[in-house]
Parts: sequence; structure tokens; C-alpha cells
Amino acid sequence: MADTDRLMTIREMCDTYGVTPRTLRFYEAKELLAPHREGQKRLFTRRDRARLTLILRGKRFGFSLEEIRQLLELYNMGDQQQTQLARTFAIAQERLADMERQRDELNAAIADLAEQIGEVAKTLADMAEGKNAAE
Amino acid sequence: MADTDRLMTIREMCDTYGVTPRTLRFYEAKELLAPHREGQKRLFTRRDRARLTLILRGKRFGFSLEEIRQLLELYNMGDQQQTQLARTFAIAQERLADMERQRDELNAAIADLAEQIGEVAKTLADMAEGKNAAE
DNA sequence: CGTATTCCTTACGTCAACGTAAAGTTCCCC
DNA sequence: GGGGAACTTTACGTTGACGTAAGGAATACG
Repeated sequence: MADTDRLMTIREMCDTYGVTPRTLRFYEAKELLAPHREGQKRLFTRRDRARLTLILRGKRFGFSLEEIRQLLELYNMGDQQQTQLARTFAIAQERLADMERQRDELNAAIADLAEQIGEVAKTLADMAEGKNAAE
Repeated sequence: MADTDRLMTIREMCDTYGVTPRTLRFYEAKELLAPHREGQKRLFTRRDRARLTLILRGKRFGFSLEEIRQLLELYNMGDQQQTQLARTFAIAQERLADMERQRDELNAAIADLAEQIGEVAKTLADMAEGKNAAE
């Protein structure tokens, strides 16, 4: 357990997650991360690493950092006030619906693009046989 | 057929697709669209509309306008030179792979988020029963 | 005929998400 | 104790995708 609970320097974080120091400091400034300090040096906890994983995932889906920040609240609420919890719950449900819509559209676009590729593949095959496309 | 072949003004386009004039002019400047001109006014064809649909779709998946421009080439190649066709074909295959990866990640994230939401829903239900979350 | 609407071009402004450069600590090593 | 490695802060720069304002032309309306 000593391993997962290890505190990491900014450089270790960068190497592990493929980001720059600037990015980590930027996320801290935006209150997405909150590393500990030893003197003035940052030390990233297990919690920071879990959050960073979620941040990077969120980014791949086109969420803005601000949206991600709101989602992180959800992952972080054990026993808060009911009102705030319910509000974040609603936000998360909307995001989920968004993501499902996006997935559906993505699947449609994949099918679409695959079909186009198939046709181009045929054209290329014909050309390889020496046929002229203009015939 | 007079309907689908209708030429549309910039305002009709904006109303139909929910974009601003600036956006359409911007896409033209980036060579994503190529509307006809009547005097100096733009008239958008059926082809422009089809392309705009693809542009907007692409954007929802996080493709840059430049990437979208390259994809649009594919949708537009009937019989081009083999070299160029093959190159675009390769690009399209990479994009397709990207999209499939994105879909897979999206599905994982959806499952993830759905689970979190489920847990929060339980917490809310407990609270509604009057139980204290701290108990 | 005036003016109102809709279009146009040109060009500077903006916002997110960092990059990058400058200048200052802290700690380690020989 | 001089240097260099790894960290820090502050602050201006960059890129993509437009927004927005300024000023001009064409058509339509009362």
C-alpha cells in the first residue's frame, strides 16, 4: 500500500501521465488538482493521480476543464448537503445523456466513413487491375 | 427536386443549421465550403449543405476543421489520380481507427459515469428515507 | 427619395488551454 | 563554495475557431 500512497514529484507525474509541468500547475490554478507542499515544492497524492486520470479521460471526450471540474465534484461527494448533491447529480445525468448521444452519432459516422472507405477501396482495386477509372 | 436543389441565402443557412454568418464565411475561407455567387452574395447549394452537415458532425467528435477538410476530400473523390486517392484513403483509415478508439473510450467512460451516478442515486435515496449519510 | 434590411469585406478582439521565456529558490555534489 | 539540477513564480505569447465592430454596396419598401 506504500506504493499507491506514494507522493510523487511533478516530474514523476509528467513522466507517468505524459503531460508537462505547466499543465499540472495550470490544473492546480484551475482547482482541478490540489497537491501537497513540501516547502514550496508540489507533492502529488494518490487522490491527485486519480483525478488526473479522470481529467485526461474527460478531455478526450471534448469536455472543457470547467465541465470536468464539475464532474470531479461528483466523484468527490460522499456525504454533502443533499441540495448540492442533487444538483451535481443532475449535471452528471445530463453529461451522461450527452455522451450517449455522442456515442450514437459516432457510431453512425463510423458506419458512414467505413462505407466510403469501402468504395474507395474498390476503386483502388480496379485501378490496380489496370482498369481506367474513366471507363 | 426543385426543393433539395434550391439555393439558399446565408441567412437561410444560418437558421437551418444554427450557425452564424461569420461561421459560414469562415468555413469558406478555409475552403470547406464553396458557395456560388450572385453578384457578391453567397448562394449555398445542396452540396454545400451536405458538406456543412458533415462539418458539424465532425466537430462534435473533436475533429479540427483541417482534419474535416481532409475527410471531405474523401467524400468527394470519384475518380482522381491514384496517388492522391491512395493518400486520402490512408488518412481516412487512420481517422476511422481514431473514431473507433474514441467510441471505445466513450463507452468505458459512459459505464464509469453511470456507475457513479448509481451510487449517488443510492445516497440520495437513503437521505430521502431520512437516514443520515454520516451514520 | 430616404432609410431599412441584408448582404459584403477588412480587421482587430476573445477565450481556452496551454507554451515559453525570465528570474529567483533549494538542495546536492565535489 | 561554486555550479547545476529540479523546482518555483510571474507574465507575456500562441493557436484554433470564431465574435464583433466599422464602413460600404445592393435591393426593397413606404
